[in-house]
Amino acid sequence: MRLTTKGRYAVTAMLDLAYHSQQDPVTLTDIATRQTISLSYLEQLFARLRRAGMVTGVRGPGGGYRLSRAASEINIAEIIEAVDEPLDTTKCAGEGNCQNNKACLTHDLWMGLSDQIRGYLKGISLGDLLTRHHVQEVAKRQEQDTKVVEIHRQQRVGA
Amino acid sequence: MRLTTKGRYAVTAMLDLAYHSQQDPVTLTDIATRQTISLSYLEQLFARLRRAGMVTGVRGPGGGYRLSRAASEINIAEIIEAVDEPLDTTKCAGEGNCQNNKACLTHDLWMGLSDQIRGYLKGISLGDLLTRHHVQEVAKRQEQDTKVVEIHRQQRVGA
DNA sequence: TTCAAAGTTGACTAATTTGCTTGGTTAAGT
DNA sequence: ACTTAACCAAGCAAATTAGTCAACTTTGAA
Repeated sequence: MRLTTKGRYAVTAMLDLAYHSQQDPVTLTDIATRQTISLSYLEQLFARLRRAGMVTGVRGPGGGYRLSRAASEINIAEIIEAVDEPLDTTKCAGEGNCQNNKACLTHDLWMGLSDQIRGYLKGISLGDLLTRHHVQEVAKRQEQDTKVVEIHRQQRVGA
Repeated sequence: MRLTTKGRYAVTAMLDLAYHSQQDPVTLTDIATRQTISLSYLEQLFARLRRAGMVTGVRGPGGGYRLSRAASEINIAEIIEAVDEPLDTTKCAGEGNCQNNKACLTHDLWMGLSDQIRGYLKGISLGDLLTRHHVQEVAKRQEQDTKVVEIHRQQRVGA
């Protein structure tokens, strides 16, 4: 049972976006530095999120990404599935042909588990996460940390 | 979110064992043919299950494996964790050092998910599964299918 | 006592997936 | 024009998975 960084990055980036894009769009470069995710990898993930209709890209200077819907209307399950990480623990993707075209001994067990996981993550929206204390604290800490990074960058340029 | 065949095979094999080892021990060869799992791969999994104290090996002719405890005393979560498939969806294995030694933005979310999964699977025992209609049907079908295989084998030897 | 059935162990491997990198093109604001 | 940022495509190295192969040990039965 493993969630790869793909799904984790996608949710983290979306949460960062929800937190920072109240008015202006947010650039992937900003998200990448705050969340320490590779920029080009983020681009790939956002291509999928855009195709899934969850974010809107704004090109040109001052551009970036915005949520296409309200944060409370985007749940975690759909983010993870949008980047192609299936929330499914069966071998047969729920088809029931796990063993010689018939259901395997434990098919129903994994179906139940998958429903459990999907149900749990469907019940949580980006909006829900935003209201959590822990998320707010971490987000503030990250803003401080990245400000420091920017000062360092400017000092290097100035020197 | 993906459960690998490692964990799935382990649970399937344990369920097969629970179903067939009412008196005599069951050989891995039998389990391998019934569940279409590679024998040598099964051996690796059972080595771990044995070290975890869940099964007992009986050597020599007529040997095989037996459950060390009652089927109702073995839950699915411990089987999966015994074969080294962690039921944990955080990056940091729950340590909270996911980003530069501090908790990442979504740490709590994955902790909650992991608890959810573990709780669900802890609440289901091999004994519970045995009583399910679907499991009984599939197990009977598999016994028929493997009998057919054996007849074919004998016919080939006879010819 | 010897054979063979079964468990036990360890090393090695092919295929797949992941998490990137590189190197672009296109659109929009200044 | 120039810059900024989204958008796109191909390729690649490390890790993981799902095994195979080959040897060895223990034990019951003939």
